[in-house]
Amino acid sequence: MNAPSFHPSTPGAARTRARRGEGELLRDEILSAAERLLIETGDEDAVSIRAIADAVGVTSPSIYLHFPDKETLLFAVCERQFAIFRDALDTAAGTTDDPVEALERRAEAYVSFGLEHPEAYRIMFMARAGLVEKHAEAVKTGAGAFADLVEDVERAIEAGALRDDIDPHRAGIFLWTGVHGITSLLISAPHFPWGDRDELVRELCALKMRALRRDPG
Amino acid sequence: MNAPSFHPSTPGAARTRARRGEGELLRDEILSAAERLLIETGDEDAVSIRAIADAVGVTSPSIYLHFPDKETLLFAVCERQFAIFRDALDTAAGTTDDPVEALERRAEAYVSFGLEHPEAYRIMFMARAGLVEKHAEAVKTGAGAFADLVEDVERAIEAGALRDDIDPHRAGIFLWTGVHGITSLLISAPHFPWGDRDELVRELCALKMRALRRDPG
DNA sequence: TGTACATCAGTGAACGCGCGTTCACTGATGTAC
DNA sequence: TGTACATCAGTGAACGCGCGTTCACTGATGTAC
Repeated sequence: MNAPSFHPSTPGAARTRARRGEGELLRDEILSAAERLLIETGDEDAVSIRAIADAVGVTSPSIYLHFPDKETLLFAVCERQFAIFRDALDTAAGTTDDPVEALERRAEAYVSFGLEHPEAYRIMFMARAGLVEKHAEAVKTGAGAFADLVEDVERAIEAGALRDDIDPHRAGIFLWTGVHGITSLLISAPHFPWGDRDELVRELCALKMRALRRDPG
Repeated sequence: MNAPSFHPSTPGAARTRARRGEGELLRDEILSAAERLLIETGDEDAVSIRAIADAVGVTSPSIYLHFPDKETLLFAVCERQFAIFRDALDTAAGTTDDPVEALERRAEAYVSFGLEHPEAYRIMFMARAGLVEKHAEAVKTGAGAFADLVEDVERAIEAGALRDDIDPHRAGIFLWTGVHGITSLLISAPHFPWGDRDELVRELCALKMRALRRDPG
């Protein structure tokens, strides 16, 4: 397995020890380094405590000054990603007043996030059952992002653009599983003949919306 | 991590050494044991060479009489699963003559397979990019299963049940990503409020078909 | 202003573990004469 | 029918590795007097 190598001999930058009372600074550096490693290696297993410490320019026991164990560290990374994720979707949805278009932009932003942060996405939505669910903060942000989506659905129903005989929660699930299906398969099976990705995503999202529209074109 | 323990002291059954010329028998036993471990532990990482050997009642170097390395072994398991998977879907689709109903049954069989073999499903469709793709046989069977689906779509279009302005390959992708989205999220986020699963799956599949129908109800 | 001291960020060495894999071997099985 | 021998399924012990984590420590920084 030819993971790109991170030579421990070249730590990020000869780190200078934090001043007294500023120990918390390292915490952020650790989180950023872990995030970066996750992205650069594209492999959760490559993100070991030692690799993170090396990337920061510190020895591995230092990590334990800030995190009780590895899992907690990884989920702190995950929480950050969830927050970025939710922001990205809300921002995209906020660029239009049309509720159906808002849903489509939300969907496209979802797929984009996944493709741009595949390893983060993998941890957030493709992890072993119960891994994320052990971490209340992450679950809360994720649930919040889903609630945002359902709200947009309700708005679209009220505006008369979507069928009103569909439960908004169910419709939310329909849309979520839809975009997740696209995103995760694009990540896991990049060699499948998808054709042009942007066009594919747009067409699939449009098809999906068609199923919910009051008056499908 | 409280993985169920498999005490090495209790090997499956005091295995008797194969007769001369029957060494190949062990190969099958290894594959079955690996499959079983995958299902019982629900954790790919728990399926080590040593664990497999213990489960068969043999020492770990014996594994190497039949497989050059671990990855090859796991993908032999995977190939078997792909074959079972494809069979299950074709069988389900074959229980009706109505082409749209065939698509729905295929979809439901897909989800069922995933929920019944979550770890196999994870390796087949949720693995790191390129892992499955390195193994030609597995890819071939997977592509075959997709081709079966596209064929059913074509049949449904010819029968006039689905819109004829949709590319069957695209429609296949639409359906695949749809069922994959449901399946993989049910696996990864079992605590999300899905409601009744069977009903959910049926409703989502129906919604999906609605987008493709010539005359959506 | 000078010094003894407590604090605290970070280190270096080591722990035990389970992993995939290798290697020299054993001993039962079938075969040739 | 008996025996020497080649074959081959499987073993036992060990390899080197990287992992998460612990522990006793060091040494710079700020503070009290």
